[in-house]
Amino acid sequence: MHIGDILNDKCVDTIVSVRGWVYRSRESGRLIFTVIRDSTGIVQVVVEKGVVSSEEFELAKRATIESSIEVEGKCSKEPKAVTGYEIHATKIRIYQIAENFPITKDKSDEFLLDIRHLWLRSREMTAIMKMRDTILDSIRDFMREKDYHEVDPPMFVGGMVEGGSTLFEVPYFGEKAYLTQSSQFYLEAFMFSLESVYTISPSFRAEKSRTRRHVTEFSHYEAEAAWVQNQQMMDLEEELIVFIAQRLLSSNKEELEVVKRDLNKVKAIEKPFYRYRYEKVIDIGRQKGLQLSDMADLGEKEERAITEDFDKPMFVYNFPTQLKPFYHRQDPEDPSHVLNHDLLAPEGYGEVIGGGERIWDKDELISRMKSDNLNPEDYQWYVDLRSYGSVPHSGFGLGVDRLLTWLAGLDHINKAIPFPRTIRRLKP
RNA sequence: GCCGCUGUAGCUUAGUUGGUAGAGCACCCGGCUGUUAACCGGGAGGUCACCGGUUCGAGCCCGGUCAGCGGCGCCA
Repeated sequence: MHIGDILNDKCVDTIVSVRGWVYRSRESGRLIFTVIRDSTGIVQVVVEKGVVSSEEFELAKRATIESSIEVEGKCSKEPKAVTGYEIHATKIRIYQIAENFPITKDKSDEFLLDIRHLWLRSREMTAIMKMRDTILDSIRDFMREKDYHEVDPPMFVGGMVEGGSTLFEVPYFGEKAYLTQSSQFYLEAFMFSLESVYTISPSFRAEKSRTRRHVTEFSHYEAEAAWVQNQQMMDLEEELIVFIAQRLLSSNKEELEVVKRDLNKVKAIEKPFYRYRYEKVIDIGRQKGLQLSDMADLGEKEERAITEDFDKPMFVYNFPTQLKPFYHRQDPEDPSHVLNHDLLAPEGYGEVIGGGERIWDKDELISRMKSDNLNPEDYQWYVDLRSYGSVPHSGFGLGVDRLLTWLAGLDHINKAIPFPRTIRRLKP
C-alpha cells in the first residue's frame, strides 16, 4: 500500500499499512508524531503510549530521520496533519535505525551537491525526477505517434568530429577513442533505412564552461528525418514542446508546486511560437541595448536579454553561414545563410534546440568542409552516406536537461540532473 | 584560461580597532496528552582551509598554496 493511495476519504476508519522512511519526528509526552514518506507522498503517523506495546513505543522514539519503517494502524481524517490524514499506529516495525542524517534545514547548494546521493530523497529532487520521467515518457509517446523509430547510436567514437578540443579522450586497447558529442551523424546513417529516427542518449563535452546551463555530460534528444525541410522541422518541434508542456501540467501539477513553478508560465507555452530570421533577432537585441555586430553570435548573455521578456519560445532561423558548422545546408536562394534554426526558451532560459537541414549533396558537403579547413578524409563514412541515394533531410538536437530546467523553472541545470557532471564535479 | 568573491563545529553562520572562539539547526540527557522543519532546561562538539611572515599577542594584517562559488571567455 502506498501513501498516495490512502490520502483520501476512502481510507477513513480502515486499517492501513505503509512502508517507508521517517521524514520528520516529534515527540510530545505520551505522543510521538512521525511523518513517513514513500515514493508517492508523506503521511503523519501518531504513536500513542498504551496503544502500542511499550517496546514499540520506545522503538518509535528512537526512529531517527530516514529510518526505514513499517506501520499499521487506523486511518483518519485530521486537518492538523500535514497531508490531511493520519494513521493511528497499532503496530510498528523498524527495518533500520538510520544514522544521524547530515541534511538539516540549513543547507547550501554546494553541500547538497556533495551529498547528492542522499539529497535525491528530498521532496524537491523527487519532484524533479518525476517531471524528468514525464518528459522522457512524453518524448517517446510523441515520436511513436509521428512514426519515428528510437535507435541506439554508439557512445565511443573514433576521431571523426569537428575541432577536437572539446572531446573527452579515453584509452581504447592502445588506440584513442572519444566520448560522443552528438549522435547526429549516426542518426543520418540510420535515416537511410528507417527514414525518421531519434535517440535519447548522453552527449559529452569537455568544455571548461562555468555557467548555469552547461554540464559535461547531458541527456541529448536528437532526431533526424528524410524528406523534411527546415520549416517543417520547426513545426514538429513546436508541436512537441507544447505536447510535453501539456503533459507536464496534467501529470505533474503537484511536483510543479513543490518546486514553486508559476503554472501560468507553463500554460503560456502554446502554438504558434515566435519565428524570426536571424537578422530580426539581432534587431531585437539592439532595441534592448545590446551592442551587436551584423554577424554576432548569440552568446548566453544575449540570449538571456532577448528572451527574458518573452512569454513563449522563439525560433531563430537562417543564421549566417559562417557562424554555423559545415553540415548545415545553405539556402539555395541566399548562400550567405543556412537553413537552420535554434529554439530559444523564454524567461531568459535561452537555447534548448538547435537544428536544420543537412547538406545532402556530396560535392557540396566536401566543398564546405574544405572551406572550413577540414579534411573530408576524416569524415569518410559521413561523406560516403551521400554516395548512395542521398535525400534531403533535417534534424535537431534538444538538451533534455535544459528543457526540464526551463519547464520546472529551476535556476541551474545541475538541479535538473540526478548526478550532474561539471568541470569541477565528478562525485558522487 | 581570465577577473572577482569566499573558506570559522556535521550543516547555516556571527566575530567590532589585532587582546580568553559565539549562536541557530542537527546530535545526547531530562521535561511536556495534538505536534506542524514544536517548545522548555541541560550537555557534548573547534588544527578558525593549509604553509610561512609581521607582532608581546593573529580568526582578523601581509605573502603563498589549495578548494569552492559567481561572472566572462570557450561552447554542433
